[in-house]
Amino acid sequence: MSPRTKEQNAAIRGEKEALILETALGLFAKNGYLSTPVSLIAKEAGISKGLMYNYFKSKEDLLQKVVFDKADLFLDFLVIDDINNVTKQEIINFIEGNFSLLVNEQAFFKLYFSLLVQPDVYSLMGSEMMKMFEEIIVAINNYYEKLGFENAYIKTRYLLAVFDGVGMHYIVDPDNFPLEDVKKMIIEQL
Amino acid sequence: MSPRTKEQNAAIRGEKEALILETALGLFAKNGYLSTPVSLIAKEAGISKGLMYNYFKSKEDLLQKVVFDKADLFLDFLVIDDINNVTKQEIINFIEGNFSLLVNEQAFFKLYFSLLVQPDVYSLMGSEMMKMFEEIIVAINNYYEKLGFENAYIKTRYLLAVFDGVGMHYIVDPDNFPLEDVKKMIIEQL
Amino acid sequence: MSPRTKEQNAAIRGEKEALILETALGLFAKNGYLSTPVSLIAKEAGISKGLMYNYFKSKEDLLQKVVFDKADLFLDFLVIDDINNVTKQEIINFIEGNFSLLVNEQAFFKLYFSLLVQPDVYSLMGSEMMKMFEEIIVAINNYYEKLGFENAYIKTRYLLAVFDGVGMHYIVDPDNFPLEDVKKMIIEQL
Amino acid sequence: MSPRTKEQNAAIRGEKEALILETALGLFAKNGYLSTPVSLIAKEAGISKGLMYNYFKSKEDLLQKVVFDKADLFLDFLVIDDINNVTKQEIINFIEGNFSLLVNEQAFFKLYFSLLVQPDVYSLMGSEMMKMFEEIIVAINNYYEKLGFENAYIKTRYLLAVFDGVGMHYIVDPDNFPLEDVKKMIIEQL
DNA sequence: AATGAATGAGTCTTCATTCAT
DNA sequence: AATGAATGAAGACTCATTCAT
Repeated sequence: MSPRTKEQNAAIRGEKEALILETALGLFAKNGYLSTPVSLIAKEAGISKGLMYNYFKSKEDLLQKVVFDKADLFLDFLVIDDINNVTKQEIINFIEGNFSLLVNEQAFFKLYFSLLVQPDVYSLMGSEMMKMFEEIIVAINNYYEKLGFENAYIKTRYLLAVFDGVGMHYIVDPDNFPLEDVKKMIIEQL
Repeated sequence: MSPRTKEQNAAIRGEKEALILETALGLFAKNGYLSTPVSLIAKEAGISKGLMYNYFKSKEDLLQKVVFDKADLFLDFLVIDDINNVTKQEIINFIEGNFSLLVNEQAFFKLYFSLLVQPDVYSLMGSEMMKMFEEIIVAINNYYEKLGFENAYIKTRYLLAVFDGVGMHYIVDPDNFPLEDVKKMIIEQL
Repeated sequence: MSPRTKEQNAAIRGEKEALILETALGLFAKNGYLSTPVSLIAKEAGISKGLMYNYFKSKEDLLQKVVFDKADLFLDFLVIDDINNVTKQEIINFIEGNFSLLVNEQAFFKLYFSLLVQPDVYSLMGSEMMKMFEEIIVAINNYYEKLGFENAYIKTRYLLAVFDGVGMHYIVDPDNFPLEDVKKMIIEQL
Repeated sequence: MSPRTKEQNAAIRGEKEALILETALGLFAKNGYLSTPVSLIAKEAGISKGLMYNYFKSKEDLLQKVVFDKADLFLDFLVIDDINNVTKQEIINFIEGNFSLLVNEQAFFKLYFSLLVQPDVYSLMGSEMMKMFEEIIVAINNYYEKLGFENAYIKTRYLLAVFDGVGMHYIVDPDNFPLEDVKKMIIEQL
């Protein structure tokens, strides 16, 4: 008879939101953002279309939340003690962390790569994504500079490109791509 | 006015077809395949929608033709004299050829990458694309094996992944990405 | 906490109801009835959507209550001592009263006019509104007849039309419309 | 076999456009703009929803075209030989013209009045409508000034308000409103 | 009395494709 | 070979209303 408490509602909201995010990630990764109708997400999540709009302002909003929800995991592995003294181990941790993420969060990476080069959709992510990379670039660049490389910036851009290339190939062909071996190669080259 | 001869018609057909292909490539690259209406292609190409369907069975068909039309350029740089004795120079030629292609055919590569990880659209390309890679993989693998590397296959997959990663980063940020320097690095590592 | 008494509940009911009515009037006037979601009314009134439906059967019901709630003010200025002997002063009082209402209750009049000619919404008001006018028509008509005008009915309909025309123009352009001067002109013509 | 000529297409477009405009005017007037779904217009016009968007950019666009299409008739009666010497006959012509329009184009006027006070929809018409009135105001104002009235502007605003009031009442109750008699009264008062 | 999560019907709009000419 | 009018299915989004709590 009495209305639900704020806590009860918050709990419901939290669960439903997570459910929708998870469902959307799966479908966006599988079918692509543009090819995934909101109606399908709702159906798969077992809710009505209307409800989705109770939780997310729009399909675009949902995409952004889906991406940034997971993107944090990404940066969590970038633990740098002193940005002016980046150690090899810190870089290795970052690399290994992200490789494990690549395996465990294939859906996210599939979505990520599909966004990266899809001009119509990428713009939806605004500049937020670019900011994420800034941090990473600075850290790696500092590392190479500390090692005395003159072409630190080049090596940095190269390393990040390699990451994405490897990630992409793994995602496209996870069964055959020799991810572990490639990881070792990358680390050795540090 | 006498009716056009068969030859004239064929010539027109060729020109129009090429025009449509070129226009479609530009728009697909710029806006994405799904976000490019057929009507826009027709308009931009200065023809009617109806005519487009005279040349291409469907929008999907157009996409395939667009891709395979350009894809040949790709392979043209893979000139291998003896597949059992791939030389370093041949690999270098291939690499350099493709890097120059990357610069000169940005639209194609943008489209290519957007297709690569876009499951909904990539499937349209069927397995045709995979075949293209087979040849390349074999050639590079043979090269590494000849050099005595035990992990030839790993190095091959790695090299191809690096290609795509570098290409993708260049396409996303052509003004800042140090393409030339990175190319040198790759070649040195051969 | 002891439960609220009936009286307390009734008082709350009255306050809440009035709050909702006032809020709805403001929003209906500002945005139009059809363009005002129930959710917005609830939000602006600081209550839940559900509660609104405790006080009003439906959005339509709310609209009717909003209108008739204010409409009484209208008639309050029609003080006629003897319906068979309507005096000029009584008519003047009515006119002046309504002109002051026009200024002080712009929201209501805006809503009123928007309803008057909006067939889809006006029908919601049923015939109730027409009844209001009957009284007024009779009074003014009697006044003109008493003055000996043969065309009393015509003058009556004309006067009412003028009222609405002036009201509408004032509502649409309250800053520039010379309401006071126009009022004097109308009264002089009596 | 050969495509339709430009003329043929233009003819088709012209007819269909007129058909849609006429249908839309009728429905907007009868049900209101917001309460008239595009689907209904299409159905009533005997075309597909999609086709409507071939002729009009949006529902809003359609509304504007509907209004301005007819609005010209309005101004056509405002024939002023010398704007600095507006004659009584010219004003009478304008009034009589518009009264006859009121009778013959009831749908348009119903729509016009419903727009005038409907804030959500009126804004769609932009400032275009206001411009129409400027001309009229200037003409009538000049007329009254020429006659030596000090309060020419007030009389002008009053006259226009009376117009709209009368028009509105006629539209709401065309069977009983004594339009002809009222017209005479207005003209006498000039 | 009170909440807000949930629904589903309805709305505008887009677009690949067809077809009469 | 060529046009563009026409279709219809599908998609994003809104909102009055209900209902469990």
